[in-house]
Amino acid sequence: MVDPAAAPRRTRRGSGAVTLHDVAKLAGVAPITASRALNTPAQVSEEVRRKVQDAVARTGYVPNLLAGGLASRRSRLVAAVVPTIAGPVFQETVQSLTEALAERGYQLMLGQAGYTGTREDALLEAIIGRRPDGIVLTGIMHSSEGRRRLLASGIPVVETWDLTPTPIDMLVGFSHVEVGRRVAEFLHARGYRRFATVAGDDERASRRQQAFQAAALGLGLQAPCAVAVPAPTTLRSGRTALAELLAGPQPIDAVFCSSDLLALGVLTEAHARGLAVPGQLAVVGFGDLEFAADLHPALTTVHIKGGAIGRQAAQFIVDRAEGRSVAERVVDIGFSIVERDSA
Amino acid sequence: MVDPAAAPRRTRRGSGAVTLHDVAKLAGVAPITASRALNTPAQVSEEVRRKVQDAVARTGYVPNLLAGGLASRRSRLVAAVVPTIAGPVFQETVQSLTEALAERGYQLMLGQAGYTGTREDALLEAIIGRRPDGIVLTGIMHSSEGRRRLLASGIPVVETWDLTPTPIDMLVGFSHVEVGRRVAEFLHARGYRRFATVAGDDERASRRQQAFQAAALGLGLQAPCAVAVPAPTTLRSGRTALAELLAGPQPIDAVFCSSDLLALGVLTEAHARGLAVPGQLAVVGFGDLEFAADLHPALTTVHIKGGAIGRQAAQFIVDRAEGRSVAERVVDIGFSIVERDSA
DNA sequence: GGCCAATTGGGTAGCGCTACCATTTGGCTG
DNA sequence: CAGCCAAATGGTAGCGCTACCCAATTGGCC
Repeated sequence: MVDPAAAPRRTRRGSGAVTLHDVAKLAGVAPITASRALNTPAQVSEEVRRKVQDAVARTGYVPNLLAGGLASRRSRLVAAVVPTIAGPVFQETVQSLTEALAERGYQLMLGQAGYTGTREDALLEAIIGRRPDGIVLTGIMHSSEGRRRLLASGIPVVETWDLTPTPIDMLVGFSHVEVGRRVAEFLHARGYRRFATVAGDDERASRRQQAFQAAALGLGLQAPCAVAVPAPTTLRSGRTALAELLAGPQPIDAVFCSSDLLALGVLTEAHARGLAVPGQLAVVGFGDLEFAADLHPALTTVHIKGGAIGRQAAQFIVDRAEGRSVAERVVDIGFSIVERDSA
Repeated sequence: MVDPAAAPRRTRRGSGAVTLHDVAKLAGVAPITASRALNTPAQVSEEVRRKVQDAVARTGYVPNLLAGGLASRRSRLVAAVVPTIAGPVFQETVQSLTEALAERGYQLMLGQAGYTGTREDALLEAIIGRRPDGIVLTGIMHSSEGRRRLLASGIPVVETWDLTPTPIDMLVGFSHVEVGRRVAEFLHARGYRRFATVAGDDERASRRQQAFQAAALGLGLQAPCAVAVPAPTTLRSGRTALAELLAGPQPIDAVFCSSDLLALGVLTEAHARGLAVPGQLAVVGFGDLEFAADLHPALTTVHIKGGAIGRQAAQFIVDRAEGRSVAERVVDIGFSIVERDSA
């Protein structure tokens, strides 16, 4: 078929970068052997290993993971989807996820979905197109179109920071309903009776807020005043929300905020107005951000083990990627109410 | 060479995923034509375009960007290196970078270097191995080994949040020395005379602090007391730092903090001690985080256009990736002092 | 000595896509 | 109507790597 005498067709120029072939040639072994020396060193002799490593050092070879991923169907890439990278809530999770994955040789790719979910489709396309070894979602995937695509892609998926009876694949989170209920009980036990809430208008915060409200009613209290603020929440919206509550008809003695940042805003506004916390107003946050313990007064809040969520998610994905099957696909990581000075 | 009668060698099984070939077959065109219909639609006829898009929709085809990247040497992936994703300082930059890139069809991959730089090497390897179309560094690359590797990789690099006469490639940032000097002048102009600093022990913060110190001396003031706190900075370290300053021998009337979070800590401690701000103590932060304007008192701080940095970095990289040469490789984005109530 | 298994290294053929060139088609010029 | 050009489509050959199979060598055992 091929005429050896034909003028050699001008070949596609390589990038000029060092390839495994160059390394192999320099080391005096076959390319595949060089590959083994780097990826499964146990399979080659001591001498080959040394020669190859030497050649790598001398050439400055950096393996092309695109090519490797294409050939092996293992990209060693994990995608995480967060509503926004600016929110401090998921930071600990993302950080521990990054670290846990890096330790095992995986890299994290971060995508922002936005709270609205409009870009979600394009984002999924971009993510699936890179054939990551796993996808971590903060929150659960609600759009059925999105669920379908993820399922169809065959990529392991971990949903986090929530609990649902119908996860796409794997899940590590906690119950927001339970959080709302427990905070209401906590405040009630402390003797507060006139509840209010300040909640960002994202789905999970609303669920906490509603459960809080339901529990308050169940405890025989009047319905808490509820102020909704746009997500992502800010210190400013906390301040204005408290102003709004104080201007309202119902007197209040306790506020449950859907984030620590909102709680800081409420604290700030209270301070600016000379309102004593917790004397005249109790404040409970959510998230237990790093600064919460050091505020004045120290913030009582709901602690979520964000780091544990990230580590568990990494474990799930790596297990799957390396062919171990995951027996228990749903982990409820729980939460705790940290009692400090503000309530 | 090849014996056509030989039993067909068992072929490597495909992933089962839909490929461009499947789409092409369904559309009744050659694979390469299908590729063009998707990537350079202007090159094919209306009819082919429609048939291919139809086939894509029916099969749920998602292009394999690994394969595409390998073949075209364009990964449409950009890597960003941050000290830690937990720090709020670079968030705006990373966010706008993500968005600006996403708009143009690029995806961001995030890597954490840590403030210490120990993992830097492994991180660079992981990044370069994926052949991104660009690398954005927050801060400048100091290790000469790192500089060498980046240079050798031939990948466009943007250093940010700093200024240096010797950038690796492109740069968008501002002068930390100038910041320190201008803040000192600002406080002096406001009538403060007894300066102190609280600075995280990272390189850029130290540079600001030293310039501040030098300027104070230049203005005929005594050397400011300097408290160093570990990076990343926290509210807590701000509180303890102020406690330390107040316990020291020198009376102080103004504190320049290396981050808004530290400033919030100083504010909190001052509040806890009943110290009036700015009456008894002026406080200046750095970063102008979102909450700064809404603190009580509103925080006077240094504003950096983090979003602009991210967008410019994206522009740099996309220009390079698409073959446009970048004329002006260094952009000084500047900064401004936002005068509010705390100083 | 002969047989078998274990160890080590190599060859071949893709992974799914696009660059590069070749070919076909249709319209236009002179 | 030959000749030419541009537009549209196709074919081929990789991009750099690894899965899969096989060959060669070695060593142990009967």
